Amino acid sequence: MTGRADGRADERHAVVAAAVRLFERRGYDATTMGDVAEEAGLSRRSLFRRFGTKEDILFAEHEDLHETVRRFLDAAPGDDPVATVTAAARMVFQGYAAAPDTSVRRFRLVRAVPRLRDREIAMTARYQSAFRRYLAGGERDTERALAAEAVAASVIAAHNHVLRSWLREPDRPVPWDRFDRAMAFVTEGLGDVLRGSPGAGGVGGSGGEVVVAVYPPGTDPDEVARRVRRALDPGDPSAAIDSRGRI
Amino acid sequence: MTGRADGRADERHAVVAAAVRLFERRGYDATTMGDVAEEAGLSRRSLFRRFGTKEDILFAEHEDLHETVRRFLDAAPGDDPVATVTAAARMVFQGYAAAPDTSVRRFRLVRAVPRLRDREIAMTARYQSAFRRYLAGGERDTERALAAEAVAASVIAAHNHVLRSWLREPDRPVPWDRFDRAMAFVTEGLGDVLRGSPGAGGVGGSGGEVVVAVYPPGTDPDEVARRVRRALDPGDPSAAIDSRGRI
DNA sequence: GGCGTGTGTGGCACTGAGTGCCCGATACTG
DNA sequence: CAGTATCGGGCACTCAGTGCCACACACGCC
Repeated sequence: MTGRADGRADERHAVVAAAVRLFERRGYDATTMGDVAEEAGLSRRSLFRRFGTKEDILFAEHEDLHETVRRFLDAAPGDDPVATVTAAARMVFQGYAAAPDTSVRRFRLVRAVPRLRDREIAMTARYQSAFRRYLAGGERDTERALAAEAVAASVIAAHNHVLRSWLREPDRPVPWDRFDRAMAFVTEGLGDVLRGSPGAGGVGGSGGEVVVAVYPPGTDPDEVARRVRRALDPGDPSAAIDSRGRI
Repeated sequence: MTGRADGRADERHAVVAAAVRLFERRGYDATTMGDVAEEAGLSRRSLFRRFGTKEDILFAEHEDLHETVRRFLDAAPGDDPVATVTAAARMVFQGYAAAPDTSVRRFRLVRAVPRLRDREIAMTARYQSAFRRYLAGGERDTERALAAEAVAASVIAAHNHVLRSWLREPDRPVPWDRFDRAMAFVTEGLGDVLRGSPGAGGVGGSGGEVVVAVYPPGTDPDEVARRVRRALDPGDPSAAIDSRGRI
């Protein structure tokens, strides 16, 4: 991807810029691939060859970013998965922040054209999927897998939340502080499930990391305390703990 | 939508069934709208008129479900937003569970064709958006808005997690128990921000639905039990409960 | 130099999704 | 009965996307 990044990347970028210019002027649907080809100074056929589809022109650079993030996760150690994923999300955010002009223009186009909106959503879903895969670490139907799913979704949601609010007013400085707070906010709950040794749904004093107790509203406080105490006793199997750590 | 649901709905369903049959047999891309029209016994033009696009045929019933859920949320009271949203997610799940055959077939098609996959993702994003809007209750840049975003994403993620695992082995009974546990699991952390009066983390015996206690690994069981007991006492403010219900 | 070979590009023709327009059939209303 | 609204079918058109072929320009090799 970055192999022969001589003039290729610039050339690619110039085509994208030409396309965006037309999309903004005439509207996305009203702009044909012939128009774009002419504006960019190459043949219609080559345009298709280089970018695949009309949508892909708009998301070409986004695709590169996705590739970078994917490789980052592949190379990342597994010692602190949540931190790694928030770092990855930070990379994505940085990808937008580094080119505010491009980001804002694409944002406006995407908001206006439903088809592009769906495409954007599919794009972020790809990130989410990469995050999920990394966090789950191969597990499929365990509690950890579910937590991975939820944390990945929350991280993406938080990312998009901050991103959108910035893109609405791009003249403001990039809100890194809000980004970091949002990340901390959404990972502090379920994130704990993912920190530490994988698997081992061990609840109690014997190595598990957290204790989660869920009760119906009316439960007597003393009863709750008693059952929690019982559940925490490693040697007592009489405590009814299900696979998800419920008492 | 359900206004003139006489033979219209059945007729619609028959067309969808015909299309799915062809998609499975010849593949999605290899099946033309002309083929579908012929198989369904109507003209190509009418097919487009009734369903809009080729993809829409496959997601027509899904669209109806989305409409139902949207109306449900519009009519829902705001007293327990998290419960309402999990109930809405349950409706969606029920939508799949009620027609296992359709669900499984669509699942297989969607998995095989990237374009359909993106469409499916966009569809679930619509649910997520509806959930988010409902949970945020008009707020935009507050903590509640962010929590709404994350909870909506997590609920959708959990829904999809359980759904996919069921669709992979559709012969098993519908795993409602796992669905409910997954919902409880993903809403117990951030959900508290959304429960009760905005901002005030109403945890304890005074109306909260569940109690969530999170502790570092090494904590002494007796200490845990004592603090849980204290935290559950409505009249005792000495229990250190933070805004998220952590003790 | 000439000569394969691989790669990128343009031109051309074709398929198929999606749309605008018109016409005929069927209902519904006074 | 005439007037009209609605719906389906047929037709022609645009445009995204693809397969195919020919051409140009790079190389490495004899």
